[in-house]
Amino acid sequence: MDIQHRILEAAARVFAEGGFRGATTRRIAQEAGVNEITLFRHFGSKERLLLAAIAVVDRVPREATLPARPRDPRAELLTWVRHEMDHLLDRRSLICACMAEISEHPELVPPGNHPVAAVRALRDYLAALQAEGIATAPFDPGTAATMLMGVLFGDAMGRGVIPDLYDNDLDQALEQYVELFLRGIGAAAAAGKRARTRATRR
Amino acid sequence: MDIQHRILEAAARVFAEGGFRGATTRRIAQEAGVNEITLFRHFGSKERLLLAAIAVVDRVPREATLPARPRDPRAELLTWVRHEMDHLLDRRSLICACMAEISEHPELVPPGNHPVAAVRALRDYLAALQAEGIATAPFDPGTAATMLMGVLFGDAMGRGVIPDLYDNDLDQALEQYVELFLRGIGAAAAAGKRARTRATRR
DNA sequence: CTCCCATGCAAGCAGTCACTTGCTTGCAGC
DNA sequence: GCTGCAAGCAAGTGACTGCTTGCATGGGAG
Repeated sequence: MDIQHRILEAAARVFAEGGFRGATTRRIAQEAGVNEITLFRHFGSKERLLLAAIAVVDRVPREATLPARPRDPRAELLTWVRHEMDHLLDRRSLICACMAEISEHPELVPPGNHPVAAVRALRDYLAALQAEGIATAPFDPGTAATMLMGVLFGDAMGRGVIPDLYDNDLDQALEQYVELFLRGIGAAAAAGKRARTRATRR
Repeated sequence: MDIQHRILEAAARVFAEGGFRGATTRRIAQEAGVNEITLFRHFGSKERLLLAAIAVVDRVPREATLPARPRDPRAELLTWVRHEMDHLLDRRSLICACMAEISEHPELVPPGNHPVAAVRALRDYLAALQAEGIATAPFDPGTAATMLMGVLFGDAMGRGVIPDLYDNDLDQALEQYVELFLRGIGAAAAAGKRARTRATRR
């Protein structure tokens, strides 16, 4: 395996755990199974190394995209939501570290990072739902997009950290999020109720 | 002003900016206008100091509470949402720091912290809405509560950091969140439409 | 006035930080 | 065999870390 790539991966991992200050060059080198000096020969400084590492992790192949012309909003949103949730969950600690570090090291956070792009894509999709008359309730696509994304974000950050608040199954929660959201934008009926909505009352 | 309180406030501020590692005893002392040694005389160690500081900031007088028996869901939820949003916004960096630090210093985060309590209160309120037949759509109160709280959380964390994603007015956004949420739980009609819902399409 | 207690100051402890220097090792291509 | 390059190793730089020691100072209580 490429030594440079191994270093970058280790750097991202260590940064996600400890932030900028916690990501010591010694730990990164140890994590990568590499001499500390090799880091500096490849990247010059700790800052440049972390910059490259985070950029690499953020640049991810996007798979599940929302279609330009909506057909089955419930199904399409659900698969998209599941995909975004996956992304958020396995980058949870990295995202936390970036958010905490953004005031002191704003250059570390990639400007057009993945979640931002996701909200934009969702906004366009919601606008299409509106334009095609599928979503009938009055709403602003941008606000609704940040809303749904916020739901996923909050769940991804909270679940696992505060388990007694999220005692439900993840996938069931996602289904309910989408269901409630569709009703909220007035697209529940048009979405084609392929499954009876099941609310798991405690 | 009490010197102890001044130290605690400074500690919380510095911790919010730089996390555990960034909150050096020298910086805290300087921020509090106090000799570094005074910190140790009062709190013994940096860890105990930060523990106390975060606990103090989290222990906040809660004002806007949700009524046990809902009357006007739209109005009640809106004032509650505004209050929680205020709380989240001016503790933004502290919350970020805590989330980033939770893996390495879990003892720093107060176990029954404010946002957690807020979700619980919201859940009870939503259950009451359901029990009284005001919210007619099928939904699980716990899931819906984490959903609405997640929306606020996401907005509070994102707005200001990614301004081009949140180009709308905060209060208008809150109104739309509540509106969409009420429709989602099937309580839009019963909520008494005191204001025409205005969707600001771009 | 005396005593006490909180605070400040100066200095220093051992440890860690990012980063550098000088030199050695291993390996690929010619 | 020679050259060149990537990587390792040992050692050290000055700066910063949490925390301690010894001593001075001030002001309120008795």
